[in-house]
Parts: sequence; structure tokens; C-alpha cells
Amino acid sequence: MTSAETQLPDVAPKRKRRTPEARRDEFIRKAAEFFAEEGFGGGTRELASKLGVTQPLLYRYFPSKDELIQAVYRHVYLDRWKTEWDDLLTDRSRPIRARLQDFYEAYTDAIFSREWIRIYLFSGLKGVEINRWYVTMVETRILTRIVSEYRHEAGLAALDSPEPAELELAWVLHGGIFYYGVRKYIYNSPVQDDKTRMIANALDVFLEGISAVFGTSVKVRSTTIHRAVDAAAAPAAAPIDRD
Amino acid sequence: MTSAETQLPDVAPKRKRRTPEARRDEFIRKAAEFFAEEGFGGGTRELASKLGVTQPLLYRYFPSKDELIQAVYRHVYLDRWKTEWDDLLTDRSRPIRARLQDFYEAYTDAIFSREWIRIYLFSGLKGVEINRWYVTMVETRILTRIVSEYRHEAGLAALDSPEPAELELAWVLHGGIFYYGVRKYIYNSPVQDDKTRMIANALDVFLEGISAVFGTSVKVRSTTIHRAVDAAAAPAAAPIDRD
DNA sequence: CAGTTTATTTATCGATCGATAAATCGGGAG
DNA sequence: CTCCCGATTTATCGATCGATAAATAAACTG
Repeated sequence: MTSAETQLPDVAPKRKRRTPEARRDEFIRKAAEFFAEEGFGGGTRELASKLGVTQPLLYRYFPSKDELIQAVYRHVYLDRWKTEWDDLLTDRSRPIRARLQDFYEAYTDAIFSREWIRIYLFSGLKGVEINRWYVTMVETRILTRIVSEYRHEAGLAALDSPEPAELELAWVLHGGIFYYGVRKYIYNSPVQDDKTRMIANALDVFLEGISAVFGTSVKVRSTTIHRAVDAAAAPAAAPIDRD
Repeated sequence: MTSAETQLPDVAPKRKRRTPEARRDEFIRKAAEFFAEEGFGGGTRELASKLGVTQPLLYRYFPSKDELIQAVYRHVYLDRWKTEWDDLLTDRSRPIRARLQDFYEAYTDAIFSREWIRIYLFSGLKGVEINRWYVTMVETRILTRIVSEYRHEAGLAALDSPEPAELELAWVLHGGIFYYGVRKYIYNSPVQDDKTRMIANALDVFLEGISAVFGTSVKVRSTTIHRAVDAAAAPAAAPIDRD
């Protein structure tokens, strides 16, 4: 309301009209928010009103609604993977426990949002190709590596490709962590707010469990393990025998 | 084509017209299949043609499309829980490992179908009340009991209500197993076909992991543990160092 | 068989959908 | 300031949606 309003020309004061590409990107970003809430059956008029424009304008930037949806897919799915994660998982100079903790914290920071998880599930239910591609990528870039790394840590033989049963175990871990996001952003269910601790406990149980099941010792940094579930393990009084 | 066609009056030969309730139930069952594939945005005309009738007939049995959907919800969600499962989980005359194995085999037999999982996720994305109710039920009837039971088995103090961190750990297990169904029926992804073995391995890792993390011994029937991942643990030759 | 009731279809309404064409607005260049 | 051109809006089309009313078909009753 002061003079600041009109006196903020910033760096590029002359250009009031943004470039078409920037405008298109803005549409895609808002469309991702919109379709995440409404599903891909959401109407183009409602989307346009959310953008503050009229509905036919969308067709200047996208030839059809489906092409807009494709652009939303690319925006949500692609370029979300940070290349440093690959090295993070396979850096054997660090203990596997720390690597997995760091990876899953970073990974869930990237995908745990209402927008991402909802669009991921909406597109999964539609059975679109990019969703199947992503599942394959998770398997090759994450789960296969987890199996290789804990096998190496445990002194077990390396495998050409992970045994189906072992891959399935890694999926249970991965799916369990992912489901935390589903509960939070799909079911709107109250979850333990400390995501870091959830990951830490899940990894502790997984690595200790793997180690015990294989009968060998996966050298786990166990310094934080007990501390992580400390409060949970604290003794309580009232016994509940049943129900 | 033989005389058998007209000569099969069965037990109730006189009634050619089925009771309206039976017809309504038939509509609900087919509607569940239909909405599971198309989502609840599927059209009533397409549904009617799947039923072999015309679209306005649906409105003789249901006042509106939404009421039909509500009926589908009830059909899918309710009466799916077998009461014997409650006793199964809390029967302390049996080892916890066997109880959990039996429960998750029976539970996944009940819910692992394309129809159930897809409608569950569709309704979850819509945020309907019955979905939130179901999540609460899972927490009270399954996860809280799992925590109580392994705490009892480990000689830990009973809790009025499970610690959030422990409940979260149980969610990781439960979600991990559930995600097997999501991968199979939503992503149409190839999964290890032996569901029983998947559950066995997940439970082994979970219980052994819990036991190690708590520093106490959750008496797990470990006779099947190594056998369960036996093939997976079999040594292989070619080492893969990276990627 | 005729008569009555119930199940089902035909025809149609108004609203909303994605998409197109034409008219209008508004910023940038000279 | 004026002209131009791209950005945006107005108007509208045909298809499809959920839903209703009236007509028709089919089954049960006496």
C-alpha cells in the first residue's frame, strides 16, 4: 500500500509480459496442484479459474487436456531424482546404515508431498506408462543397490541380480516407508511427526533383522539404534492383557 | 443346447424373476468391479451396458449415482473382517510368529484383489469417511495388538496404548506387506508369486529386528527363518562392485 | 385366460465437458 | 501516438453426463 508497491521494479522492470515458456511452466505447476487434488477428471474450467484465466486460454498453450496432463506427468516424475543419490547409496567408505538413512531422508524429502504422492497414485491407477517406468527405476536404482550393499556388508557373495525373495524384502522396507507418506498425504491420517526417527527405526529393524535372518553380522552402526526407539521402549505401568 | 438347458429347474424352479434385493446386490457387485476399473468417475451408461440393462434402470434401484457408490463402499469395506482374526492375533497359547503368519496370510487373502485394493485407493484419494474409519480400525484391531503381543513375548512392560514410535514401526511392516498388493494390482508390476514366503520373510526380518533393537529376545520360531530365504542366501559367483 | 403389478426401455431434459472460431484487449516498436 | 501482433476473452459447438417421465414388456395372481 506504500510507495514500495509501485517502486519494486526488481531486476527486470521493463518486461511486464512474461515469456510464453514461463507462462506455460506456471500453468503446468498450477495444473499439477489442481489435478493432485481433483484427479485427472477435474474440469478445465475449474483449473482455468484457479489460474485466474478463462478456459479456452489453456488451449493456446496445450493442444489438448491430455497433452497438459502429459506435461504434468513430466513435471512431477522427471528431474526429481538427484544424481548424487546413486553415489550416496553405493559409497562403501561409509557405513551402510548411515548411507541408507541419508538416502531415505533425502528421497522422502523429495517425494513426500501431497502433490507428488497423489499424482503418483492417480497415474498409477490409470496405468500410465511413466508410472510403470518409475517402479522399474526404483527397483534398479534403489532396491537392487540396497540388496547388493547389505550383502557386501555381511560378507555374502555378490549376485548378478538380486534374488526375487531378497528384492521382495527390500520392497517391504521401501513400501513400508512409502506408506508413511500415503497415510499422511492420502488418508490425511495423523502420523508420527518425526520422519527422521521413523526412517531410523525402520532401518534399524530391517538391518538387524536381515543380519539375524542371514545368520551373519551386517555391521550396523548400532549406536543410535536403542536411542531411536528409546521412548518407545520405556517401561510403562498398566498392563494390558488382551484387546 | 441339450435338454439339460431347460431341464435344470434347480431348487426353486418356479421363480424366474429374482427378488429385487438379489437384483440390487447383483448390481452392487458388478458396480464394484466396474468402479474398481474406471474409478468413480465412470459413467452410468457404461456401467449399465456392463450389466446388460439400460441406464435409467439403475435409478429404480438406487436414487442417485452417489448412493450406488455408497452401497459399493459398504460392499467392499464392511463384513470383510473375519471376527476370528481378533482371537487369532491375541491367542497367546501359540507362538507370535505363527500367529502373525496365519493372520497376514488370511488377511491378504481377503483384501489382495484388484477390486478391493483399487476401490480402497480410489476412495482414499476421494477422502471419504469410510476410508478413514478403516485406517483407524487397522490401527486398533491389528497394529496395536501386534505391538502388545511382541512386547508380551519379549517380556517388556505392557502399555496402555502403544508408543507412537512403535505403532509407526508396525505401520512400516503392515504398509510394506500391503504395498505388495499395490504393486501387483495397481502397478501391474511383476511380484514374487509366493505370497506366503513374502509374508514369512517380512515377519522374520521384523521380529528378529525388533528383538535385536530392543536388546531382548522376542521368542521367534526361527526354524523356518533360514529356510524361508534359503534360495536367496545361496551364494552366487559373479561379483558386482558398483552399479 | 384376463387383469394387475412390477421390471425394463424409450425419449428427453438441463448441466457440464473438452474444444474451436472469432472478437477484443493490451503491451511493445517505430 | 499509432499501429501491430500476440495474449486473452466471449460465444458457441457437439458430446456426454446424471437424472426424470412416460411408454412398453414381462411376470405374477386369481
